[in-house]
Amino acid sequence: MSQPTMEDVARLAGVSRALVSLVMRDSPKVSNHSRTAVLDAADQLGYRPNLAARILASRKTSTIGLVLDDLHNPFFPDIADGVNEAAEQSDYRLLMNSAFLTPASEQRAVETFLEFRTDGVIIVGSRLAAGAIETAAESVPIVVVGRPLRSDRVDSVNNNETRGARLVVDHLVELGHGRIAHIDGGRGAGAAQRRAGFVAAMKRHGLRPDVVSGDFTEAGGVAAMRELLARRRRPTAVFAANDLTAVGALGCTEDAGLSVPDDISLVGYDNVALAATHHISMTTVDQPRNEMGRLAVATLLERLEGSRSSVARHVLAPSLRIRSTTAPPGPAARRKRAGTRNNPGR
Amino acid sequence: MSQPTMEDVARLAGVSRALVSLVMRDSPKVSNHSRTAVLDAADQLGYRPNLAARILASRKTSTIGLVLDDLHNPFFPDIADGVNEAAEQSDYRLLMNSAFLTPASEQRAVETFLEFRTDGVIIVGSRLAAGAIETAAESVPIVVVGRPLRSDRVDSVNNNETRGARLVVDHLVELGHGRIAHIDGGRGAGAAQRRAGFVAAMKRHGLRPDVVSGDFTEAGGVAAMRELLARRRRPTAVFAANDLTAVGALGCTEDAGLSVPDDISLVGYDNVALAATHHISMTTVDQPRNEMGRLAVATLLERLEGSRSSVARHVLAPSLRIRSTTAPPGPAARRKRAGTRNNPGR
DNA sequence: GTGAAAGCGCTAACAG
DNA sequence: CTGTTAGCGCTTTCAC
Repeated sequence: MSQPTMEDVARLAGVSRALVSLVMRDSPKVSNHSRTAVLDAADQLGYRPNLAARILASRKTSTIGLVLDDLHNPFFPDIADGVNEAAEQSDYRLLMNSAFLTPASEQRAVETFLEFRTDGVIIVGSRLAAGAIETAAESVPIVVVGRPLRSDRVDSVNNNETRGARLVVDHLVELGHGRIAHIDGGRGAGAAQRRAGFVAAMKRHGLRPDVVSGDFTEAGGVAAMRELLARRRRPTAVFAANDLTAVGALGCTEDAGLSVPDDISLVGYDNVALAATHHISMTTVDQPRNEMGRLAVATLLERLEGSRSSVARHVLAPSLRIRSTTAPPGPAARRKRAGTRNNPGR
Repeated sequence: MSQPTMEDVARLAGVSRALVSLVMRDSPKVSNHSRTAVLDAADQLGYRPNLAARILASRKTSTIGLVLDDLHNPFFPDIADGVNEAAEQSDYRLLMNSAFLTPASEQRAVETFLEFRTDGVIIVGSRLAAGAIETAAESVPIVVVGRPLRSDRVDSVNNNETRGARLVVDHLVELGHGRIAHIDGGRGAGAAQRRAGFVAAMKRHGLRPDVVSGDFTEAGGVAAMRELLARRRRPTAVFAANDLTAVGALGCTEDAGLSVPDDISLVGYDNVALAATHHISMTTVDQPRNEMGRLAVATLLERLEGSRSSVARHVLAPSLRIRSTTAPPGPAARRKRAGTRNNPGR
């Protein structure tokens, strides 16, 4: 498995090593003749440039590192798609890592990229302390996505959490709900802001904000919902911190023999594909994930090209998607709706 | 952003560069005194070893590259979890890449790892031609997961596709189904084997195998199901090549005003978390994904440590999970079941 | 234990 | 266009 080097290629092609280097970086100042000679030789040998050597000599990696909090949450792959598209267009190599939902694992992932000296790092849904991010940002440009950060040195791309939460509460209140609970995202990225947005919106309506803890996972949604259903006075509507949590809550509710939205209305956040399926048809808040991914790359590139040195804090507008998990509360509504809905069965 | 080097650390600590190197690799032959001196200096400078230089000099990366076909299919994150756990335990760094469902993108991902000279590469759900994989395997040990490969040089970890497909067909036939269609996985990994298994099992029962094409995605499931529903004689049961496809088919069926399993039975493959939710409750075939991930790493390590030079072809046993999307065919069954099921609504 | 010296495979000026 | 010459930052003998 010992690999051929430039030297080998040069010898076989009968040229100098420097020429091979030029060809590998497709420099324009190489004659067609020598180019094909070199390429042929490389091909014959199965030569592949050694990235480590290349990076070491050129002091740049042309690589951006992407850290995703949780691969099981479709939100992250959606962002990754956007990042990938943009990176590809700008000739940057992409390397990914999952944070597997823990700060320790996330720190390790970031550390790996720092050691690699990737040109930039994009962290999606970071659970790291702001200080840790800022420290890392001292050695490499970092863009944080989906985690509001009030740093004046680290760029970020977010949706307006406050606005999103308010859209949800307003919708629910408009339907006539008063007892609304929020299953939050715990220590997850953006959870604090979403929670604060919920609390503020509730107060605006003169309602008592009711928050139970979750963790942005389906299992967390199940547990939190179980808690809510066990109460003497159940909420009539529940706003889950993300779609995954909402799906968990949905299953739990139905397991308990209750129906959504007839007995309880349910709202998620993110608008992942799952929420849009006929079967789930979840009312939720949309974040423009693909765009956020692309924007993260663009923001990073501005830093890399030095075209901007001030902080960029992009805040995109979320939008409410009303589907079938929200309805007016109370038995009256249930009766009224009974005739008009087609029931999937199962 | 210019980073400190070993030289800087050595100077600050008042020792030689070699000593710093030893400390960074926690060699036992360093006095406690100099060790702390070096560590302090490194800390103070924010020093981080340069991986490229390290790799270049040591000729090993202690890194394994993981290529996943499609992040949107929970099957892949599930495998990644297993890989991550095992890699962590063996002190290997993990770097991931998505193939974004296309061979070209997958090839690029693999190429990146080859250039990095990662110690090994695990490809999950490969869409590459067997030849391409074998070629790559000449420069680095590769383990292919979820893609049966009859190479005698590349290790692989799979579930028994033939067996899995047969479990499905047998179950359906036992329920009384005769017109069973298979929405296949197109050119996706393992699709051919799953399809062949379906065809063989159908023939064993003296039934006519009916195959329409899909692509392992939800959208593909919708399209294929639409085609099936448009026929004069609809199948009474559908076996989708994976859960994602099945979920698409499910939504499409219900959009058409039909009910699962009363009008059509549906079976998936993979047993991803989504299939197990109360709401979907899909009959499917389980693959031990976490175990497959761990096994892939173990298989790779055997190669890296030279404890095995022959090919390893692990084939794990799939198992059927009967849930709520399968039932006997026909209106009689429907009537009989009507009274006994609780209907989730929505 | 510690230091000196020789590369790892490549890029990047710089002459020719 | 082509060849020469220095390193990039680290590991790795090998003496001391």
